[in-house]
Amino acid sequence: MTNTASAPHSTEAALLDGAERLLVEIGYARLTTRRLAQEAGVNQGLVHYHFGSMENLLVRVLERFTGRLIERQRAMYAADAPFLEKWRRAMGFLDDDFASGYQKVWFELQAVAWNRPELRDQVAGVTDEWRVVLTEALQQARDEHAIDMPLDALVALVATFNQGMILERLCGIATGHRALVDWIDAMLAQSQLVQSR
Amino acid sequence: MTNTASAPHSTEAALLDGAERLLVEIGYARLTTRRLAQEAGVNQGLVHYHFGSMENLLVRVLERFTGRLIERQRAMYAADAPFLEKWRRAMGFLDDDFASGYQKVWFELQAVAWNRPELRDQVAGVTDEWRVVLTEALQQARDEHAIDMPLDALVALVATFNQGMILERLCGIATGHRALVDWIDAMLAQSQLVQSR
DNA sequence: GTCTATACTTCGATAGAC
DNA sequence: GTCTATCGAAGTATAGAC
Repeated sequence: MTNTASAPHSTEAALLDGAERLLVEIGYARLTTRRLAQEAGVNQGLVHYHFGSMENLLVRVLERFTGRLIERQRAMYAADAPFLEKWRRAMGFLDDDFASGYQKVWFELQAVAWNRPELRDQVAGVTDEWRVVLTEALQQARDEHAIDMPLDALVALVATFNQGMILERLCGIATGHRALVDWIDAMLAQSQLVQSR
Repeated sequence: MTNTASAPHSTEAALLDGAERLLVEIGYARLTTRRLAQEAGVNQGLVHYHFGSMENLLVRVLERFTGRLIERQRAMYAADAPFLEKWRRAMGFLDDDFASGYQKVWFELQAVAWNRPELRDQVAGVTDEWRVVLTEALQQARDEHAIDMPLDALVALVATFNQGMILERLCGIATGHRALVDWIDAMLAQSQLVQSR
């Protein structure tokens, strides 16, 4: 806060970035102050100077990350385009970008939250925010494709099977994923024709 | 192996049981040999005597647990009954038994596996076995309820949304879960009537 | 804000008596 | 197979010079 001269985000950001990389590489269980300092290229003592404790650092990582997460999801579904188009973009992304570790960070943070009540609430909050975004998108889909299903159930279905697919992929499983996505895609494309306009 | 006189499962089982309880209570990251020994009511040195290392102990926990997991899933879907009946039993179970921590153990073990290639393969193997069980059950469902969807896609959908629901519940989220399950249940019940016989 | 040095704790793992 | 005692490594966190 009294940060005057230094670069835009210098040390704190370097540590948060390093933490995310380490979450991807080794998981939260082996994330230590020493290793983090080395990864970020800063001194070990600075971790405590800036964050007080590892516990607190993880909270900050979660806060920063979830901000981006919502931002990204919102951007992905915000465009004024047919739902089918958004869907295809979102699913294409799921294949390519996966290696970036984006999802790994999120799941590691969730795993941390399973055992920390304070963090659980935050994760729950983010999931709710995501549901809001998803609800909007799926409302559109329901209209455009005449999907016969209560909106809340549809949202729950998409939210959960999406998470489930990511989870499986973290252990290298993708059995049937393509078949599923393709089937949904075909169904959407067809129902759009039927609906016509 | 040279276990001659001692009780049926004595120390090793006590440690494996204790490990599962601790996975539920505190998560794998804080599972230490000392704490485990205390939880199991045995001496700290015995952990290494019986398992060599914590790493190895986790492997054993995974092996024993996944054996039970498959057993349980198989039993749940094995009965010669209408799919709708199995479905309702399986979903009723999902509500009640959740507190037992059964799912928490499984997810903690998966989180461990995310960062250990050896364990990843084992988890992937178990997931595949589960898919076999699920495929059989859903083949029946497809017939009885005239579900218009490729079997592999259907299996992937059920497998992933199931996992996704559990994942969300680990952070206390259950938004839309009931609506989803109820909708599927109603759809199954209705399609059975339509199909009649 | 950053560095070095260090205090203190806890970890995994082993040795050796029983 | 079980216990006590302990080693060495690694962890968090702090104190104090710069």
